[in-house]
Parts: sequence; C-alpha cells; structure tokens
Amino acid sequence: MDIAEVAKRSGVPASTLRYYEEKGLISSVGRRGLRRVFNANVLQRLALIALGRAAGFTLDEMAPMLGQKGPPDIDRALLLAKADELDNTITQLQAMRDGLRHAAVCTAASHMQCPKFRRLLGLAADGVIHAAGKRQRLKRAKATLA
Amino acid sequence: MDIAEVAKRSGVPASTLRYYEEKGLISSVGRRGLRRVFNANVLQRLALIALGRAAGFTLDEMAPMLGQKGPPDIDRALLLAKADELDNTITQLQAMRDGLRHAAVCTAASHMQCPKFRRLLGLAADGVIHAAGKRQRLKRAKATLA
DNA sequence: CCTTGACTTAAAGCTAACTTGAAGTTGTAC
DNA sequence: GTACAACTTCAAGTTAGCTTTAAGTCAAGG
Repeated sequence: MDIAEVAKRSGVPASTLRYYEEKGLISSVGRRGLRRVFNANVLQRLALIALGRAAGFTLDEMAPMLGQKGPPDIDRALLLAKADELDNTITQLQAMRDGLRHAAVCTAASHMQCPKFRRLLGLAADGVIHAAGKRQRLKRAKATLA
Repeated sequence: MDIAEVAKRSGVPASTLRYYEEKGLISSVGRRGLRRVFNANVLQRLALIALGRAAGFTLDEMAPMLGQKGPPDIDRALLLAKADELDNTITQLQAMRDGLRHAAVCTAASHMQCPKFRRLLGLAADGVIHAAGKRQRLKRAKATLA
C-alpha cells in the first residue's frame, strides 16, 4: 500500500501519516523509489493510536508502547491509571453538567443570585474541577473524523 | 485592589489577568499612574471564567457573555447546549474507561486477541469516540491550580 | 531626592498535534 | 520518452491559552 491508500482506508491524512512516522508511531516497510510502502497492519496501529488519543494518551506516551516491531506492548498498569484518570474527569464533568442544567432553569433573577450556581462557581474557583478546556481538541477530533 | 492583590486572592497570575483584560473578559476600574486598579467584583468574574473553562467554553465564547458592565448575561440555551455536549463526552469517556479497565485485566495473550479490546479499537477507528486529547489541557489546568 | 521593586507594554516564545508551502523527485500512463 | 500527478523533504505556520523577556515607568519608603 502506498501512503494514499493508507490515508484513504484509515481516514488519516497523508501529512499526518508522515508525521506519525517521524514520531515513531508507525513505520513503513520500505520504499519504492522515494515513496513509502506500508503493509496492512499499519491500519490496526492507526486504530490503536486513535484509541489511545481518545483515552487521553499523548503521542509521546504512545510511541514507546507502539515500539518497533511485533505486537504493540501495552502496560496494563498504565491502562488502569488512565481509567482512573477518566473516572475523575467523568465525575467532574457530571457535576459540571448538573450545575449547568440547573443554572439553565434556575428562577433566580440572575445566575449570581442562585445558590447552586454560586456553589458551582466556588467549585471552579477552588480548582476542584480541573476538566477545563477540552472543547478545542474535541472539535478538532470531530473535524478530523468527520 | 492592584493586580498583585487580585492575583493573590484569585490565584490567577498577573500575566493572565492582563491577558484576560486584553481579551475583554475582565476590566479594571481605572489606573493609578500606569497601574491597573480593580474592584472586588473582578474576583467573581474570574470564578465565572474558571467555571466556564471547566464547562468547556473557550475564552472567545465567554467574552460576549461577560460583556461590558453590569451582571454578566448568560444565555440559558447555551448552558443547556453545553450540558448536552458534556453528556456526550461523558458517555464516550465511560465507554473508554470501561474498555481500558477490561483491557487491563483481559487474559487474552495480547490485547489484539481480545474481542472487547478490538471492539473498542473499532469504536475509535470509526470516530464514534471523539473525546481525544484532553490530557494536556487537564494537566495544564491542574498545574495552574496547584 | 533617590532608590528600588512592582508595575507597564509589546512582542516573542511555548506546547501538542498537525497542516501548509516551496522546491524537488519519480512511477506511470500515453 | 515525456508529461504530470503524486509523491518526497524541510521549514514554517496554525490554534488556544498563556508565559517570558526586554525595555521602560513610577509610587512609595528611607
């Protein structure tokens, strides 16, 4: 498969494939002239990378796990750690969501008069909620995958 | 209050306060010489900004709501929309978390042999899960708030 | 009055994950 | 054998949300 074929089958742009190769996340099996030649398992690797990204791993974190040859070696403890991180994030997002929903129907004249909203404010101010700023990346991910 | 006092009370660095002012998220009530003078309500605004960020609003999205003077005017429909977004994110993260947790204890020789893991892979590959790449920002948020 | 440390601005730098552009190479169809 | 679309590399640009740096101003204490 050439890079265009991989791009088409995986939905990952060629520029990204080159970037991933440079980062050591994927590798081509050789060259035909200048052009990279990939074999089919790169598709599985790309799925794995997408999964890892969705789970919150950075590319740099994944590079070692996806290491050179053979089946990727994924540390189970790391998976559990990520799962725990996700649990925290989920809990925070749930509190956030409930707060937003209340604020939306709250009858207080302004949000600032609503005790629940103010409590939520306090949470955010205290840094109890750390789940900030995911939107941009979410939007990017959606755009990329759309 | 001068900028140092606001920084101390809110935990937000002075550089960030200047940046927020430049973006139109907060405003000083005047100057004493060159130096900005803030009044106390800036603290509430900062809490609101922290809350908004935690809920997934970008600074640019918040600027209009926090507009000039008077109590910030927050559109309730927008809050509901964000809550719905959060619901989607939460659902995806839950699937992710469950998948990771299973993968961690799965007895299949390699993760690639595990049907559940492969199903998760499929999800990521299909772009069903869009919740990618929140970690970096989460870490930043934590570092900032620590 | 003078020092000094906290403030000021404007511009540049940072991170992650890519994308874009310029300039060059080449497999392939004609 | 030649045109050309598709590849190649390398460097620079993009986004969001800040931080850092350089150079300058100035209120307050001694």
